[in-house]
Amino acid sequence: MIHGDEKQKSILIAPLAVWTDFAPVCRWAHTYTMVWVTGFYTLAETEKTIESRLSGLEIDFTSQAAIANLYRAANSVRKYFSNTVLRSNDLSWTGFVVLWVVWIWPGIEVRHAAEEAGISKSTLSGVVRTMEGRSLMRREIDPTDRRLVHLELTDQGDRMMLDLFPRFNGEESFAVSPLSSKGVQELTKSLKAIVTHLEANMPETMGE
Amino acid sequence: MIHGDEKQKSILIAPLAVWTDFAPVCRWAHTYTMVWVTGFYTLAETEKTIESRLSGLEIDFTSQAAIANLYRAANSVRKYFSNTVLRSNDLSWTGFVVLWVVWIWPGIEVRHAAEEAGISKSTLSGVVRTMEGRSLMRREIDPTDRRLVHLELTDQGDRMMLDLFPRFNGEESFAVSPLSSKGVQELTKSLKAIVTHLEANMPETMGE
DNA sequence: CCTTTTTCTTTCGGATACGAATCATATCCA
DNA sequence: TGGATATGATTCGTATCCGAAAGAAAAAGG
Repeated sequence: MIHGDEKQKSILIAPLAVWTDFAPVCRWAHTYTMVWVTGFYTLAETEKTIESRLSGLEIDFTSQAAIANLYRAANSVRKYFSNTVLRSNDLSWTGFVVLWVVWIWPGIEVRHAAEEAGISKSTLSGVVRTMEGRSLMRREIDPTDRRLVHLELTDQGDRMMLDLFPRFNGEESFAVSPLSSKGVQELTKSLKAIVTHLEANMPETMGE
Repeated sequence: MIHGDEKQKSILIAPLAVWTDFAPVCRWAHTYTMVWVTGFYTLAETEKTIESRLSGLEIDFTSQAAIANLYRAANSVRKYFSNTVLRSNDLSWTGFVVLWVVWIWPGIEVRHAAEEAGISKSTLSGVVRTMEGRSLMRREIDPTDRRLVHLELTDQGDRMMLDLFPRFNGEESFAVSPLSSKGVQELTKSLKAIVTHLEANMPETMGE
């Protein structure tokens, strides 16, 4: 075996969770560099290699760790929900979100549903097609303005959400359970601040 | 026009950011319900409709808001970065993350790179194919164990990262700029707690 | 040795995902 | 009225994305 510490689960992930714990990085990099890239680098030389990439660049490690963990956390949440409550109903995260939006706002128009679900209209179009195929959702053309399309759940979709949603919410509680009640509220507040900030500065494209 | 407040941007999104600000929900739901679903519901009746879906279910709104905003924030971040720094190099978020991982750990093996990037091995396989096509990355079969594949950046990929990464990091600083330094660290800590918690309880599948 | 098992990567099928182009409808205004 | 303009939804092309199956190579155990 090439890597002696194979069994140790990686601590890092994505751009830069790594920098919050420097030692493992060096160990990995050392391993790879030594056995593969050149075959004979020492640890000191390896560190020099990393530094030649980042050290001269004045990196903001704090912000980097925050963004990396934000993305990683969202990923974990999606995976966790996909592998628990959603799997039992063969739903993707996005599929569930779309169902949820339509459940809460029966008759919602396509572009609003896309906005609420946080996906593009073209993506929604595909998801709705899938949901229609499973008899969970229905399209209805507006009789007054025939450009508009309203979305509704079928009775089957409605029944499913009634069963699924409480379980979904239970997992939401579970997901944030390592945090205090105060901590959860603080987290929400910080996340909203980031969303507001970025959406206000989003370049053209998604104006509505 | 059906919706008088068409111009007002929706505040909500995804499962439940909505419940942190109840009024707009009612306005929307009222609008939809009134003009479409039945045609003549009053506001009071509309509220009853919503309650018939959720009120009896004992929902944990606090956790719900946190998870909804977490996912939404990650979405905003990905979109923002895709539309700014990454667009200039025609890279997707995932593509960038993969390049970054390989940049930091030259010669990293496929399964480790997937783990670090937070994507499945099959996804990585496709991304690497794309990157190879653009001459940014290279596959190398391990001469000792021919099952293993090592990844490396080409000179061109290396040059690109050297230019791109500082700009990427600059946007990371910008993204969290509405938060205090202390706030950013608290956020990171909370996110890591969620990740650790969920990964420890992730059902089978991704044990690796 | 040589079958069985394990390990690692890729391929495959189907669903997301987005921007650009397209199609359908509605509004504007001369 | 009727062409130009605007607005909505869908389709199209391409790139992710994943789990399951397939493929390739190494290790294990007689």
